Amino acid sequence: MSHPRPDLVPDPDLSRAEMETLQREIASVAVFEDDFAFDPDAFSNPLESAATGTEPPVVAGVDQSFLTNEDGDQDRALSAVVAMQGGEVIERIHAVTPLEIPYIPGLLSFREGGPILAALEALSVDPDLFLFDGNGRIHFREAGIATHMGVVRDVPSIGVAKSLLCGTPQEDIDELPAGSRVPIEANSRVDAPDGTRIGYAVQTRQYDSPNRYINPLYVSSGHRVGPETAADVAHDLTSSYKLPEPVRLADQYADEAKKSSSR
DNA sequence: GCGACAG
DNA sequence: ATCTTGTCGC
Repeated sequence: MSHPRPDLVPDPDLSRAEMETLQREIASVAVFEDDFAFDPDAFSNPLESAATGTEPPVVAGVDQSFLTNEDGDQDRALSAVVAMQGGEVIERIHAVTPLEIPYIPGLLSFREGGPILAALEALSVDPDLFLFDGNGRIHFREAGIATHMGVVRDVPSIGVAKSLLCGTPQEDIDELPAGSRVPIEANSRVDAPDGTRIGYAVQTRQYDSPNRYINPLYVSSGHRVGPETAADVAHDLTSSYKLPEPVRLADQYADEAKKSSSR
């Protein structure tokens, strides 16, 4: 695996203005519509493709955790990748790299992109699709971490965020039933014409009857995956938890790897 | 100046 | 992201 666009790799040493300029370039290169060869419906029926003798597509979830030094300061980022095929985990890998910059809303990929790309280099299989923790097109400059990573590797990617960064839900997103979705449109804070559909609030899970509610996920196109397909896939990859399995397992693995690496 | 702000 | 037990509700 390599970087088709090494010139777009997130460089933490860039000035804030340069980072934003790079993001606009990434957004112009990104493809926010379906452009892949695998069958996206294979995720809802992991066994079906096996029955037809077809190789199920490989999906990888990516998530990060952070390590602290002796003084208690976060000085390293750990990126974990969990690759799955036909509903089974086929590979797990992680990488640790020093942290260069603090978290700044809108510039997440410049903080976590390094460890992610390092981990992807260490992966032996090459996934047909990536799911990242964070946004894709739901971003001020339409270039969230899922879009940035997807474009640098030129691989289909989807952003899965747990809270809304920007954009406007087209309907009330409280108390949504499981399986439902609400379009997220660009607002004045997004570098896209107002009303542009930049993603979906996806309710993958919901409590049965209580007076408590689970918040939806915010799913958006990273690269080469349209918003509808992104929402479909995020939903299809979900089983018993709110997060799609690849991301949930990467989240869990990132935590385990952090604990075992500090011992 | 005010408000908003993924992980 | 991270610090963290108990606790509310099915």
